[in-house]
Amino acid sequence: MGAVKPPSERVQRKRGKRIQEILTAAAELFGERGYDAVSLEHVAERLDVTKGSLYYYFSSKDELGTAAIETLGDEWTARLEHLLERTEGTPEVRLRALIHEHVTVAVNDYPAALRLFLMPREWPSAQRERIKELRLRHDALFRALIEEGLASGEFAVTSVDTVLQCMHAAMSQAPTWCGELPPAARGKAVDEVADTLMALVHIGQLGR
Amino acid sequence: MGAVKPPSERVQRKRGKRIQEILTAAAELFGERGYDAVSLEHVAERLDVTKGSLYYYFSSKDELGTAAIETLGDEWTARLEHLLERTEGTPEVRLRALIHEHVTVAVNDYPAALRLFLMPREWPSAQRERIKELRLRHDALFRALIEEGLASGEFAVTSVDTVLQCMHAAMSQAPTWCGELPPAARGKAVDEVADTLMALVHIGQLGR
Amino acid sequence: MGAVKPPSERVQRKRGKRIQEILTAAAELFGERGYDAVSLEHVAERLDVTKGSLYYYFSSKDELGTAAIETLGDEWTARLEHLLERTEGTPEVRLRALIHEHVTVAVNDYPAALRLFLMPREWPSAQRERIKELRLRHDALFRALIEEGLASGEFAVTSVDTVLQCMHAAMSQAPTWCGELPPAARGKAVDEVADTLMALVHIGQLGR
Amino acid sequence: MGAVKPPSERVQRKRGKRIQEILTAAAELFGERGYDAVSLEHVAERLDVTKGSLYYYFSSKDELGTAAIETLGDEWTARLEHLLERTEGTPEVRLRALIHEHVTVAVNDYPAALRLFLMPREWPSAQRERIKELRLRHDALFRALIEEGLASGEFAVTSVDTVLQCMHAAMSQAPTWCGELPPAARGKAVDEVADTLMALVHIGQLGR
DNA sequence: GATGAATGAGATTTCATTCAT
DNA sequence: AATGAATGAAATCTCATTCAT
Repeated sequence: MGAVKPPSERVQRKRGKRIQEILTAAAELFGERGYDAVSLEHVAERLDVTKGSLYYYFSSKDELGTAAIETLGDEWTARLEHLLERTEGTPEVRLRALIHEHVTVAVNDYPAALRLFLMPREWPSAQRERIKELRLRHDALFRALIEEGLASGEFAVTSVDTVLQCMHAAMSQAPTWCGELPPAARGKAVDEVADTLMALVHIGQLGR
Repeated sequence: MGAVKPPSERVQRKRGKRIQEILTAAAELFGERGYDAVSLEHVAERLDVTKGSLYYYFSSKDELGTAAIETLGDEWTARLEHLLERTEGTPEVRLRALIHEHVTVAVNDYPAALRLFLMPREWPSAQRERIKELRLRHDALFRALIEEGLASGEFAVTSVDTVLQCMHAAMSQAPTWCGELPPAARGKAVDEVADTLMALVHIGQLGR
Repeated sequence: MGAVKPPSERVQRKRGKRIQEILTAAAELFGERGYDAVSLEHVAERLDVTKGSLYYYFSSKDELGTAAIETLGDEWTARLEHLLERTEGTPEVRLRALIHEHVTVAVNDYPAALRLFLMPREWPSAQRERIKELRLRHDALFRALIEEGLASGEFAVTSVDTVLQCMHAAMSQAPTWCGELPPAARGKAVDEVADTLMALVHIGQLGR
Repeated sequence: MGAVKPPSERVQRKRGKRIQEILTAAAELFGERGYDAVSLEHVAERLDVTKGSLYYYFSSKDELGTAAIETLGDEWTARLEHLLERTEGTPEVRLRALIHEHVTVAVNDYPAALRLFLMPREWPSAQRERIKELRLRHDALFRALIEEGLASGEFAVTSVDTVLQCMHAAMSQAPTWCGELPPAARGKAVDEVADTLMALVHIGQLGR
């Protein structure tokens, strides 16, 4: 009788891979043009499949959108966490590395996708919550470093929350303007952003 | 038949007022949800008018969008210019006032509309150019002050362009998070933003 | 400013008329082929308009479906009520007239629409309730007459509810088979149905 | 290569059993919601199988539909025929038993499937013919008994055809309302239906 | 035998736009 | 100036059907 056997591991893996492909394409497009401006036709076209296929994996555009954001956020945070694991040094050194990595990833690998996090209102309310969570997890990395630096007297700020918000806003916006520079100039631009933003944790301090 | 009478002044004024009402409503909505997510139906509804009426004043959604941005940008810049006219003091003082005013306006008066400027890619290409111009004019105010401060040795930065971009990004994003605070707490939040962002023009300097 | 003036009476009437046209066409089609088998394209085609226009009056297929049923039920019941007003006589006479009218209307005027009432499960749950209400109102007419006859000793039944159900089922199904007869034969068929169904209220009685 | 082995008997039986399972599930669903409202996905889900598997047994939805009806009709008629074989007595007694059995089966065993026969227009035309045939065979049982009763003077009707139609309609509709009663009350309800419908063959007769 | 994946046709729905009044 | 009505193109979504494995 129709006892469903659970799909084999190989099949599972393949399905997961396909889903990742879709999510990547979707996240790119959503990041490039915004959720509403991207039609499923666009997504399907980029993947060279038909619209219908997308519905085999996601039951609505909303769901695809949420999943795309989620994957993106997860991957992003994972990369930042990984960077911190292999970076030694003072909070100063590590925070700068974190900012630098964040902007690098944004500019080079997801040239436009970060904006997904910037416009929470654009999303149906179900997604908004999820986005906020991702944002929190992401912020936590920066927050921990900043607090470490504050504890050691290395940093000085007016308000940790405000610094986080400003940093996040600037980093997220970076690809918009760095993307317009010739590739050769981007490395320098990213460095400047990192240097500039580091000033936010040295408010009113003596020069270092 | 008789020559067409040019519309009386009174009629002209009335028309202008109506147009302003429409533009305000449109700018708010576009800012809240993004250009694509807003239908003319939404705009008409907020104005308690029918869709068709909008076409009496604007010949397309694009045009309405452009006009909304333009008006918003003009008014905004005018307010900032006006502030500078009545503010005396060092570049430090005046820049801080400028930032403070910018964020205040954003948070209090156009709680949602500022984001219009953040996402140039979301707009049809015709609008994109116009937005860039507005942005330039807006940036010019800040740039002049910063350069003044640099000339006098009061400020120090890694790169003026980078500072401008970071400042702009943070200020534009501010309403998103300040808007979630209880109104009583907003004043303090805006102050903190201003203080925090001022650090961007004191990079690596001795404490002030 | 955009104070909406309520639409003029003439406009209101026109709108109402248009809506009736749509509902009639829709009810016919739904009755002919079933709710699911009818696409809005079909409805639009029969009315010689585009799909989009239907959405000007009804915000979804569901809503159109519900409204179609409702109108149909209202009109139907009104005709039966009107018949009773102008018919004098014993419950026997009046009940027979009621049955006859019901079947006549079904066969001649709404050749297929009655089935809408027969398949409540085919409808989304929101509609099911509405259909039940209509059914109750409709049944009330028959029930009152039957109870009158029972009180006077003219009728005898095993169970009023059961009689109502059987009557309703048979009357609703009638168009399905009478519709296949040549038009000339239909009058006789309807008469036979009425005579046959009258037996249901004379259960176990002496001959009359 | 070797000649294709005809499938062993055991395999054949298994296949037959599987087909029966599918047909039962399909008939239930079609009866519950109507042919069009049921997707193969629904059918597959109820069987805990994938859509594709259904195509191993049936080459199209149409074919599945036809087969479902046919099986149902066959089984149904067989049960009625079997009942008649073991029931002795006057046409009165036997007809009542037949009605009672029909409604019992409908209410208890195929709570929803009977409506399949009520709405021939809903079906693709290929099926419609087949349905009519089944209906004829089914009617034949009732018709024979009625004519026997008429011949013996036990029954009196206005028109055999009309009586058959009314009976059939009422019996088919019965599960719709009896299904809503608490199970304990159903037995009585079925009895009442049988008693009530028997009146149809005693039109204008002296009480019995 | 059965499954997961994919397709393509068609259904529902949205929306910028036009137009007669 | 403004409205109600209508349109048509495009977007979201559904589903019977096919097929490689």
